Amino acid sequence: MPEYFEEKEAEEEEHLPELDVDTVVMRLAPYPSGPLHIGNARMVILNDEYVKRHDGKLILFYDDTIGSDKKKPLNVAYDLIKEGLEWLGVEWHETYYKSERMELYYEYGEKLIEMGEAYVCECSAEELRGFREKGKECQHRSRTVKENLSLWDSMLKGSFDEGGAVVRIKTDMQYPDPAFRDRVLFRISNNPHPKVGNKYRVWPLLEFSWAIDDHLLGMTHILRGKDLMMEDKMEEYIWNLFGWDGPEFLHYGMLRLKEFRLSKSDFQQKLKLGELNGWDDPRTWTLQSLKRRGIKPEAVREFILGFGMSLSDIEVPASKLYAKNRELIDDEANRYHFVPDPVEVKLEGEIKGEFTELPSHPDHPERGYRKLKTTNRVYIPRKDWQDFQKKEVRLKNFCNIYLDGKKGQIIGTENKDIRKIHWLCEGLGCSVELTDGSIDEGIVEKNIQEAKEKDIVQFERYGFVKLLETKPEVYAVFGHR
RNA sequence: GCUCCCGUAGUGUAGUCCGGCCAAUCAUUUUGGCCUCUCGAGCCAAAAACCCGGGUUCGAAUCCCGGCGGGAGCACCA
Repeated sequence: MPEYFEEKEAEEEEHLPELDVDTVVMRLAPYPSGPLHIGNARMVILNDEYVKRHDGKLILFYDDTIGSDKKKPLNVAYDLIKEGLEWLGVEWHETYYKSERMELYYEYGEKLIEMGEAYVCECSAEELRGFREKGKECQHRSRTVKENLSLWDSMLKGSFDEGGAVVRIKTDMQYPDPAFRDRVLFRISNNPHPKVGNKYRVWPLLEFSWAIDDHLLGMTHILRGKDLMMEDKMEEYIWNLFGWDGPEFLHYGMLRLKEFRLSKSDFQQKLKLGELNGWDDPRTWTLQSLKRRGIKPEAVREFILGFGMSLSDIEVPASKLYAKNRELIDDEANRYHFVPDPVEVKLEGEIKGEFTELPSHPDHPERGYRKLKTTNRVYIPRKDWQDFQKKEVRLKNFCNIYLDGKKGQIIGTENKDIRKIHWLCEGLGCSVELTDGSIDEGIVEKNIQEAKEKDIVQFERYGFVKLLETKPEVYAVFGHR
C-alpha cells in the first residue's frame, strides 16, 4: 500500500516555491482552544512539508497566551492538537509553550520601556480605538521612562484591574495603516490559564511574543496566512528596535471550506451546550472527525498541497477532499449492501436457490465472494422503492422485478441491461452517522461482521463509510460518496 | 473611511518575478462513449479561462497606469 501512495504522489505536481537555503527552522503555532480542524491543516501541512523538503527543524510552539473571553485556552486541547498532528504525519523536533516563557517576555518588554519605545497606557479600549482612528496621541504617550517603568511594575504587581492598563509600542500615530498605530504589547487578564493558573495577570499579545521567540529560537522562515501580514510588520519593527535580523516571511491565502465556517472556539461553545457529541463530531471538521469518517491523512495532505502557496482567497467544496480520499480508499474498501429506510417488498414468482454470490470487491475477485440469502421477502431502500414504481428494475445479482406497490413480480434472473439496485432479504440493524449529525437507520448484510472495526468499506450505491462497531449491531460513520 | 493582499475554465491550480517556446498546464467538475451485475472505480473524448479599459512593445496572462470585483487588518483574539 505505501508503494501505491508513492506512485500517486510522484504523479502529483506540487508547486511549492523552492527556498534558496540549505536548511530551515520553522514553527507550528496552534492556539489550544480545541483540536486542529481542516481550516488549520494548511498551516500545519505547509510548515511540515517545507521542513521535510529542506531537512530542517520544526518546532511545535503552543501559542497558549491567555486569549480572550471568546477564545480561551483549553487543557484537553494540547493533547488533541498533538493527536491531530501525529495523525497527519507531521514530524516536529521540539515543543515549547508560550505560557512557560512569560518571564522572558517581561524582560524584553521592560527593555522596550527602558529604551523609551513602549509606554503604559490607561486608555479604555474605546478611547484607544478612537485615538487610533483619528491618528492622535493620547495623554499617556508622553510619560517619562521612569514613570512607565514604575507603572509597569504596578501592572506586574497587580495594582491595575483587568483592562486598567496596557503596554503599547510607540510607532507613529500618523502611520498610514491605522492597524499599525501604537499597538498593544501587553494587557491584563484575570482569566485562569489551564497550565499556569493565576500565576500571571499580564499577558503578551501575539506579535510581541513572536517577535521575541522567533528571534530567540533562530527561526529562518515564518509561514503564516496572509491575514497575519500586519503582524509581520510589527515583528520587523520590534526586531529593528533590538537590532536583530529576523526570519523571512512566507504567506498563503485564506482557505475556506464551503461547508465549514465555524471556529474552534465556536465548537467549544456548542460542545458545552450539548449541541455536538464531541470533538470528533463530523460537524466540527476536526482532524479527529475526519479520521473518524475514514478520511485518510494522505488525502488531507494532498488536498492542501494542491493549493500551493497561492495568495488568492479561495472557497473550496469538500468534494475536492473527497475526490482525493476516494482515490486512496476505493481500492481497499470492500463492498456491502446497506439498505437505509428499508421497505419490504413481496416477490412473486419462482426463486431459484437460497443464496446468491457477489464479489467483495468488483475489481478484486481474488478477495472472494460473499453470500446473500434470497427469499421472497426483500428489503429495498425507500428511495428506490419510490423511484422504480411501475418499472422494471434489477435486484443486483439476484433477479429482475416489475415493482408495483409492495409487490415485485419476478420476470427473470438474467443480467439485463437495466438499472440495478441493492437489496437484502435479511440483515443486521445498522446506523450510519451522517456529516450533518443525523443518522440513517437501516439494515446491512451480515457478512459485514467479517470486516474489522475501523475498516473503511463501501455501501454500494450509498457511499464510503467507516465501521465503528459491527457487533451486535453496526454503527458506521459516513465519509463521502 | 484608512492600510495591505488577491483577481487564469464551474471549482482549484501552473505560468506572472526574468515579456515571445501559452492559439495557456494539471486536477476536479460537467457531458458523451466504452467497460463494469453499484448512480463506485477504470479507459477514451469533449466542454470550459487570462476581471475591464488604456499605455509601453515587433510582441503582454506576464511590465506600467486607471477602474471594477473579492478578501484581510484597523481587538486589551490568535
